[in-house]
Amino acid sequence: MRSPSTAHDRLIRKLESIADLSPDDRRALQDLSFGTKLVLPNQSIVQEGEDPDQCCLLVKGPIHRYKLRPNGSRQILSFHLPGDILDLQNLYLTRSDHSIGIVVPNQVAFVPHETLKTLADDCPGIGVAFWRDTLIDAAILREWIVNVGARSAQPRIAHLICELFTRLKALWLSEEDGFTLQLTQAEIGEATGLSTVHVNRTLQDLRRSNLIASEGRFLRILNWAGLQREACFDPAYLHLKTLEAA
Amino acid sequence: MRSPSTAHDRLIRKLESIADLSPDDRRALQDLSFGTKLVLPNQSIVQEGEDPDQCCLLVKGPIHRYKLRPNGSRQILSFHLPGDILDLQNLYLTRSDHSIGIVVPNQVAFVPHETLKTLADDCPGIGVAFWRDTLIDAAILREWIVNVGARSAQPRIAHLICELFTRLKALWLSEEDGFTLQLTQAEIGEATGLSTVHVNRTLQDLRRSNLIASEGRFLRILNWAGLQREACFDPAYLHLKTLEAA
DNA sequence: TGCAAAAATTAACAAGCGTTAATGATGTTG
DNA sequence: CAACATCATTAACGCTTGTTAATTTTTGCA
Repeated sequence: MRSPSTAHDRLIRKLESIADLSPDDRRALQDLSFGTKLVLPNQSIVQEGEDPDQCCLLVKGPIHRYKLRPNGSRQILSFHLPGDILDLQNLYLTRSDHSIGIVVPNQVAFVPHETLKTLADDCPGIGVAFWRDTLIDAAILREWIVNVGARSAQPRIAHLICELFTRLKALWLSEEDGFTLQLTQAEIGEATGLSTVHVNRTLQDLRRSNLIASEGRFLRILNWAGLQREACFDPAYLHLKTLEAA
Repeated sequence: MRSPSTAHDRLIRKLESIADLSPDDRRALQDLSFGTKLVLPNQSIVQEGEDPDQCCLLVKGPIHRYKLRPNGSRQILSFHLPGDILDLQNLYLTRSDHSIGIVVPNQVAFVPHETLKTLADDCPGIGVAFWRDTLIDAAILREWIVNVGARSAQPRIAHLICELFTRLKALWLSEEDGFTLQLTQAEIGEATGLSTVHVNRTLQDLRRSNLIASEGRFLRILNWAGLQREACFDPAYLHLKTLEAA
């Protein structure tokens, strides 16, 4: 499973992971013309794509959404992976209520709003895919609430790992038995609402249980069934097409 | 401030709280014809409105979305108030990943999907309002994540109160200095990820601090500025029109 | 009005997790 | 390759919150 190389491939792969595309839909997406731009850590995507008539499409590298609290702490709200459309919400909401964080060099593409709207109108399959994407975003947020609100440390971190692995796999961006986790333990803490120290303790527990293994940045999953059980992970909320048969 | 009496009024009030409606938009909404139905606690709205071609509109009484966990505990994900469209997501996602809870007798209306789509197409203001509603739903979920993930018990419960009061007020469904809280302490715990006992302790703290007072089901807000400060509540994420001036 | 059920409250105790701070490991840059 | 910064790890301690269970109060209903 090698990762797709072009921006178009990634967008198509993303949309196909959640909806059915007809050959016409795929062709229309392939014919879409846009320029890509490299964004470095600590740069702002919004500033880069300041043209308010353009949508921003994530091509390479994960980003996360977060809120900064008055006391200085951060809460990470979600992760976004290649193929995701980043600012659909800026289309209809004026003020942004959160920030976007970039940790590794990212590649983004900019597409005019009008182009996307025309695309959605002309290709019903694409329009449905956009709607599904938005609604799945919300479904992921709901599961995130369960994670930080109801699970104890070990299943909580296990669940985060399960979600990332499953989503990456659907995009063909993971290895068979693991993936490169682009997160420090401090960031895992900000995503799960746990302190850095406790994240460390908990990861060690997961390793001692032979559920996962760390090899540098690579996170190997030693016991996928066991990890899912520990996390109470049910991928249904991701509404992935590959899971619909199951 | 008395609550509006008809389903049409409530829907219009809801949409006007988040978007600008033209006189034509309002007329079109007034002319919308639909039947309403009473739903009692522990009944399922989805079963009631089993026609998959119809959308369900909440007319009276709050509902909440929740997930049931394998160990039997519940996590409440969000509250919905009169005027909200409940199953936009069933329009595009086949399987529901959560349940809807009804605690007090509700009144709901059913509108065919086609009608809503036509309405959105013919009246651009209404189409924008539907999109904004969906995106604001997600924004509320994000703030909910911050609440359960990052805030300690007292600000956490204070924040829930602030959100409900602000949203009810925007719909003209609150009193000037408080509102009827249709929640038991156990439910507040399920919404905030706290145990019932600790919810009780924390509510007493808030009362001792003279921020709120309980009078039966009525929750009186004694110090609105202080409560917001305690909760670190910034209503911007609700994207309410009434707040845009501020 | 009176009874039963649900909800709120209190107490005692346990434990999971946060905090602080120091040390070791890893990676990065000139 | 050395110096530095970032990140992972460990330890000690305490506090917030959970758990269990009993009691009181309120609510709802006959």
